Order: sequence, then structure tokens, then C-alpha cells
Amino acid sequence: MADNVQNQSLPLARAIEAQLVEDISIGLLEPGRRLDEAGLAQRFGASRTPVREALLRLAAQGILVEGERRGIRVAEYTREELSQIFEAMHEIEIACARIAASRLTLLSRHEIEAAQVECITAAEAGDRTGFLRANEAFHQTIYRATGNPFIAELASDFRRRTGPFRAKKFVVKQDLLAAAESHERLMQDIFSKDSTTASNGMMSYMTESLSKALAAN
Amino acid sequence: MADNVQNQSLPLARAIEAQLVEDISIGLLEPGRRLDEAGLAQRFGASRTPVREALLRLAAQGILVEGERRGIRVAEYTREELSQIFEAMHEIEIACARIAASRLTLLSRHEIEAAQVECITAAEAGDRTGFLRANEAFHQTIYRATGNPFIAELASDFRRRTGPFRAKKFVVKQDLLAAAESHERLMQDIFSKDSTTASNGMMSYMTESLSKALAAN
DNA sequence: TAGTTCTAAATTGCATTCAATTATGTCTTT
DNA sequence: AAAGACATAATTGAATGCAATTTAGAACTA
Repeated sequence: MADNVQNQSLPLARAIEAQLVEDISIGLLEPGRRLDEAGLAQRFGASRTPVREALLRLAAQGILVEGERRGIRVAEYTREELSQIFEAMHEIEIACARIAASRLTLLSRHEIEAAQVECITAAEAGDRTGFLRANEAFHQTIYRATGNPFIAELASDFRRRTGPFRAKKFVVKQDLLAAAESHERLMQDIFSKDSTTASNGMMSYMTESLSKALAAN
Repeated sequence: MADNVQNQSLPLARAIEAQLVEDISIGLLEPGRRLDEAGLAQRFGASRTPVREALLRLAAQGILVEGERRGIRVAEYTREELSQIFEAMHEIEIACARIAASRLTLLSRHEIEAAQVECITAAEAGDRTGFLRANEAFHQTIYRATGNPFIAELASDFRRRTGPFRAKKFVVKQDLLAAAESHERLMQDIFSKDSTTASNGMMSYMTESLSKALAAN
């Protein structure tokens, strides 16, 4: 039975790509899982060609990796690699915070605050899925606040790649509330409009995030 | 007449991808140039399938961009965008220099020095192509010296994307020599093993690089 | 002559087919 | 029973074919 890929007249390949990203981010396709073209083609009710295209795009983004020998897999990382990838993300996030702080507009500020409200609401309700989505939006607003779409895209890419590993940090309601509180501190640092304060704030935020992610993986 | 894509038993699609990157970086395929699958297929003596795959990969890397309606083109940027993309690259390069300095090994140091010797040799010979290649290698060794393959990959990606624009800076022999001298200063800052010195050094290096690139584009 | 519409060519997205390489499983041989 | 070799199945890389959409051009009209 073919999955109903939401067809908003999107090219088939793009729709499949989006669905795979979704599947990976929610953990349905776990890291290390091998994806075969024929199987996916059947699942999506399409031929191998658009599936292949989707896999290629995802591989180019680092979400999938092409194995040494044969087959393409959902990226999985050793603890060493995980630490490295978080270090890279760390650098970018810090740059985002610093730039966003230095260019903060009233609009960006409102957007960040609004996103944080969503996070708190979801955290207090213990709504894990809702929180993950809101958390995502929160960080995206910070990226946009840099006013630099290239940096924002970069940060988003890392977020996609690390999604499955970060998600494991959030198990109980307490985890969500703790994350929301971290947001609060980070927000104030960015709103200070001081580059150093903002980058230091993001630095401690990311350090905390990394240690939690390493503990959970 | 089919180009002789250096066939080291590489998959055809990868060989085509590599050749296109080369063509773009040396300016043979200028920004904004539209690439059609059939034409490239004929040029490479292959079918459209591997060409398509190569284009897809390059598009995912941001080297090519898919137009709104039809056609895939070599990425071209407005001055505004160019400044933004250089800002992003700037951030990453600074992080690389800082990390490389803090983790510098004897081996990395030798590699960087050796690469710089190549740069000087090419610059003094007025060998533009040779210099571009050596310059590339010089920066790659710094990336590798971070010990973090993810950051190194990131930096490489930006280098590929900005290649055509940076290349325009190098017109006469004097440009090459000036760049080699900048390398010298940057190297010493990194070899100081002091994070702050290294990142400040890279910061001024990149600022200089950006202003030259903007002047040339 | 400028604008509009219709037709033909070009280009792309997807499907299908073919070929080649790698994995799997069985059968032998010791 | 273990190890190796061979045969067969699975999977990917590449080619070809086809349909649909977009662009370009020509012819026609105002």
C-alpha cells in the first residue's frame, strides 16, 4: 500500500525526500538503517528513479551516508563523531547567537518570544511531540534573526542531522521544562544585544546540550 | 566528442560531478550559466541519468541552484548575497583557525608549511592555475588540522561555492604574491597555538579576502 | 507594427529496461 | 564440520523511452 505523500503538486522526488526526512527525524527510520531503492519505491508507489533522487539529495545533505561497499544508510555516528558534529554545530550556533544579538530587530525579538511561549506551553503540558516542534521553531527564529540566510541554512542543516540524537534527550516532562528554562536564559543573553554575552550564553547552552545528548546516546 | 573524464573506475556520475566542479571553479562555467542535461550528456558521452545525478548532488551542495520554473544554473549571487555568503564562510574559517591552533600537531604544522611552499613557488613563477591549486591545498590542510572532519567538510563546501568569485581576485602576479604573504602571516598566527591570536589572524585575513572579492565582482 | 494565439520544439520528470557488481547460499572437498 | 568455490539472487548504476510541461516561434489579427 502506497503511503499518501502529501501531493501539493510537488515533484514526486521532493515529496519522497520530505517524507523521509520526517521519518528520520521522528525516529521511525533509526540511524544505521539501510534503505533500499526498490523497497522504498514500492512503499511510495513510485518507480526507483524519484526515490533515487531523494536518497541522493539526502546523502548530499549528510542525513544519509553511502556505505563503503553497497547500500545507503541513515547516518549514524560513533560517540567520537557525535562529539565532533556537535562541536561543529556548537560553533555555528554561537555565531548565530552573536550575529542575531548584534542585529536584533523588534520583529525578531517578538518572534523569538512567541516561539518560546509555544515551547513553555508544550513543556508544561508534557507534550513531547509538540515541544520538539516548538523547540525547532524557536531555534529557527534565532537563525532567521541573523539576517543571513546562508548561515541560517547551515544551522538548519546541522539541526536536521543531529535531530535524532538530540530528540533522545527528551524523555520525561522534566526534560522539557529544563530545556524551556535554558531557552529563557539564552533569550535574555541574545536580547542583551551584546555579542559577547550572547555568544557566551549560547556556548553554555550548547555545552549543556552536548553533554545531555552524549549521555542519551 | 566526449570529454575524457578521468576514469579511475569511479562511478560515471561521480566523475561527471568532479569534472563540473572543476569547470565551475576555473570559471569555464560562469555563474548564471544554465546547464541542460541533454547537452552535458552528449558532451560526456553518457546518458542523461548520471548527468542528472551529478547535477542533483551539486545542487544539494549549493554549487548549482534550481530555478523557479525550469532549468538548473551555476549559482550566482548578488553583491548582497555574496557579502552574506562570505560572512558565513568567515565565521567558519575563524573557527577552523582557532581550533587548529589549539590542537596543532607537528604533523599538521609540517603539512601547512609544505603547502605554503607550493603557494610561494607558484606565485613567484606567476603560475595562476598552479597557485589556485596550491592555495586550495593550503586551506585544506588548515581544515584538516582542526581534527574535526565535519568542520573541515563544511569549510570545504564553502570554498567550493565561493571558488569562482574568489578566483577573480587573482589577475596579475602581484595578486598571487600578496596572497602568499597573507598566508605567511596567517600561518604564524596559527602556529602561535593561541586561540585568540589565530582567530584574530584569520579574521583580518578573511576581511581582506572579502574586500578583494567584492571589488572583483 | 504590436499583440495575441496557436503550434512545434525543447526540456524535464518519471517509468522501464538492461547490465554489472556484490551478496547469499549451496555444494563440494578435505 | 569447516573452508573454499561456484552458482544464483539481490541491488545498484546506467541507458532508453515516454509523457507532460514549458519555451520559442510563426502566423494571424487588430
